[in-house]
Amino acid sequence: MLSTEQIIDAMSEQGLRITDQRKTLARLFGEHSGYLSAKDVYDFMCKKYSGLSFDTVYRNLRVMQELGVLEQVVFEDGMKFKASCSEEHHHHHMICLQCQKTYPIHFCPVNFTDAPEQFQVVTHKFEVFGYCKDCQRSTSDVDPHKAATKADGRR
Amino acid sequence: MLSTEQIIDAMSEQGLRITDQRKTLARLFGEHSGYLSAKDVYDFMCKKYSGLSFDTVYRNLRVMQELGVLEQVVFEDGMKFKASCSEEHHHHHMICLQCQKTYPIHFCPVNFTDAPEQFQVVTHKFEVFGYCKDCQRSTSDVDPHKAATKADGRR
DNA sequence: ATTGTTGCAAAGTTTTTGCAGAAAG
DNA sequence: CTTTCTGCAAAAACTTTGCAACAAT
Repeated sequence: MLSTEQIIDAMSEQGLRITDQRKTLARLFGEHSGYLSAKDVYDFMCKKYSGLSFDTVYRNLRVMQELGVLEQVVFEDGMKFKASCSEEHHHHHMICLQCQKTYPIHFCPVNFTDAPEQFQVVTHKFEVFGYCKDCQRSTSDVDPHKAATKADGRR
Repeated sequence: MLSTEQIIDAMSEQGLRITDQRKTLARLFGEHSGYLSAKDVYDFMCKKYSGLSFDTVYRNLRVMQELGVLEQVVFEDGMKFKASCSEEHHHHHMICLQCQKTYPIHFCPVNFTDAPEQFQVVTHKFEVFGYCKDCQRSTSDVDPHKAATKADGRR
């Protein structure tokens, strides 16, 4: 995963201005390996910058995503961000439902999958969700869709 | 995939009233195997029901999803719906980027994946995107993220 | 008749845009 | 000093809710 310095350097190289706010953003993502929603980021940043506006957070997240230092992933409960993986080879992720940290999976299922009826494969998504060793739960507590399905909690 | 009749029967059994609008919805999903956004559904329904309101479409989609006749999936460009699969055993999907139709994959990668560091697996997602035999494209036309990434088309 | 469904209006979310002042390089 | 960034305000896009009229059973 990209470090704080790598994030700042990449932004700087692209001609982006390194504001204090962006340094803090870089540090947040450089030191926190889990996924964060725009709101998570906003809440965190607000502690340091009282007059912070939501739209600046959005703009910076988008800029950083377009620049490639952040990865943007859509989950059932919304868009989330984390620092880009620095691993250069193709891999997938195990994602902790509790802390949102990711662990690499180097096995890729796409070649094991026999495409039916001349299906022309373009891309694929493979993600495993669960609890990492720091967030273990007893089986009885586990709701398979707790963090994965938006519709839950309603009804 | 559930047929129009199966959808209507399931709704009827649950005590839902079978209105003309819901019959049309059932037919739409029973006959169309691809994913549809709420807006797609609304646009389709508007052709037949001029005074249709968006919220009724939303309500019906949610009711049908909660009832289990529709599957709701979050894509990068938003929530989409299709009739539930009638296959009872676990499977994944190949999804056409053009017509959004799905084809079953019976191979499941989750057991091939060695969970690192005592990761307690709860659920997983595996989807293959590409073009089905009816929507073949020459390789040069293919943009791997065209339909899979919201951020594209911007910049 | 009873109970669920619809359209309307309105509000809640999340994300985006224009603009003028402020700050980085 | 030039160009980019920020906060503000406002809007756009998407989704949900309350309510009274209406329709299915």
